Amino acid sequence: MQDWKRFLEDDGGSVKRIKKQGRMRVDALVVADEGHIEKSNDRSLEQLTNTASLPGIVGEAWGMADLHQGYGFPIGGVVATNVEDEGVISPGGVGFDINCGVRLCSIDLSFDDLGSLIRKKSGSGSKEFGNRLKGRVPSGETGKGGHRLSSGELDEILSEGAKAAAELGLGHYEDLVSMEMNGRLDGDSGSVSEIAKRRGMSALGSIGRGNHFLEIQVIDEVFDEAAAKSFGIEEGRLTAMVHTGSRGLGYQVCSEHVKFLEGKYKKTDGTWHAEEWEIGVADIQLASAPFFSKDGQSYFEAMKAAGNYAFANRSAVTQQLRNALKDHMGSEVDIEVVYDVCHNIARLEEHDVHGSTCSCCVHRKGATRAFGGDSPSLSGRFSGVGQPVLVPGDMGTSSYVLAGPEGGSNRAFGSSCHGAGRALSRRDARSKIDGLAVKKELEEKGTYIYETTERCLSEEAPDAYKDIDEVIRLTDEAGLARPVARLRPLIVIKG
DNA sequence: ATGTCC
Repeated sequence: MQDWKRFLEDDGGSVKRIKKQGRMRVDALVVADEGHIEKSNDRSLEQLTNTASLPGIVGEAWGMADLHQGYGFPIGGVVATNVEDEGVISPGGVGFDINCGVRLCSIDLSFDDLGSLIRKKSGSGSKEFGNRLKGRVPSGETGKGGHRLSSGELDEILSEGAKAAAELGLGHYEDLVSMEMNGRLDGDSGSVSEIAKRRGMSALGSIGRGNHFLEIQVIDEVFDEAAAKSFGIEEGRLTAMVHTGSRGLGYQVCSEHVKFLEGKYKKTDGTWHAEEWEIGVADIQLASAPFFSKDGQSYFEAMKAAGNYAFANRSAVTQQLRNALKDHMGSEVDIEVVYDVCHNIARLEEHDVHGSTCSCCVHRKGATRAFGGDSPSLSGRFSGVGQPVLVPGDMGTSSYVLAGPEGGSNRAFGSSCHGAGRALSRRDARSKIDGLAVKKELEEKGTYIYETTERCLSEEAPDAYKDIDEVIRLTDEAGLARPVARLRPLIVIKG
């Protein structure tokens, strides 16, 4: 089904438009160049046009420059619904890893200090920093090995997010102002099932697997000095980037609500229909509930609580990094949070849609918020600059810090891309790429990988991903966010 | 992405 190809037109810059047709209620817009769209060989664009038919959708269905196929909704998609006029919320529009996101920390060390991190220290019991760090931060498929929480502590984390982590000594209070929403979504632990809670009991402070990582990086190049200054970063400084989410707890929350909502839909005349709400969806994986319905609110509450767990998780990983670095260097090294963003989340936000204000449920699935500097949701320190947008790349290339618009909003409900996007499926990558050879090549270039399983070396190899520089160029050209700095990986902890 | 299937 490539019907959309007949309705494709240029929208200026790096934006392509798919005019609404069939059951689509709005157009779809995609950040991509000509070749990019022609080469699209997965279902992502068909999925994007499917989302354009969701009840209550407003503006346009957006595909970011790193768009690829996901569960029902494409990854790299932004879908906003008018919650006061039939707008729905959908777990598939958020994704299985609720509040998967990225935190960037600035380390009070420069590239010249790298030697003391790479070198093995002499003497018994000493080890290189990467091994020391890996020993403190569980990665891979285990849901254990993290901070063991009592059920009272877990409830606090689900309700209070990063602040609760700070109360447990797993974060600093002063970090909270440098996080989206100060590290807390208005959540409630009572909305999360016991099974989901059980999966969160000993996973706090773990990174997981797949594209998740903990990296020590160097700021390789600064493109926007004023923004970099406002974010507290400068060329040659070391940084740490944490890319992880809500682990098994969020996965459990998503699957429970997906399963429940999918059960409300029946297929009649080739379309999925929920009699209870008199609404239909183009694909069962888009199963949704009206935002203010009991079931819509039940998911939204649980999603926010799981999101709080993810904020606390990134805090706990940061704390272990602080501990490991102190152990290694023999004294405290200052590590400050630059910013912490969600890229799998649904948020209730006011947006201007074709000239009038609208209360929207904005689904960002593999998309990062990129608000303008004058947004009331941001602290004044980003005034005239725009919020930090953190875009992780693959383990061999680079990651980027972008900034949202200096003022006002961008066209995509204040959103930007979230990564490089896969070029090869995991299976193709395993069959085509020699993981150990990749590790050796990267080491020669000064990037040291500390992997849990050999398999991730091929699945996560640079060649398994699209070119991040190109994704950033397209995002910039579309006017969604502008480059501030490029970060090069030095020490990589992976699952 | 995920105790790669409750």
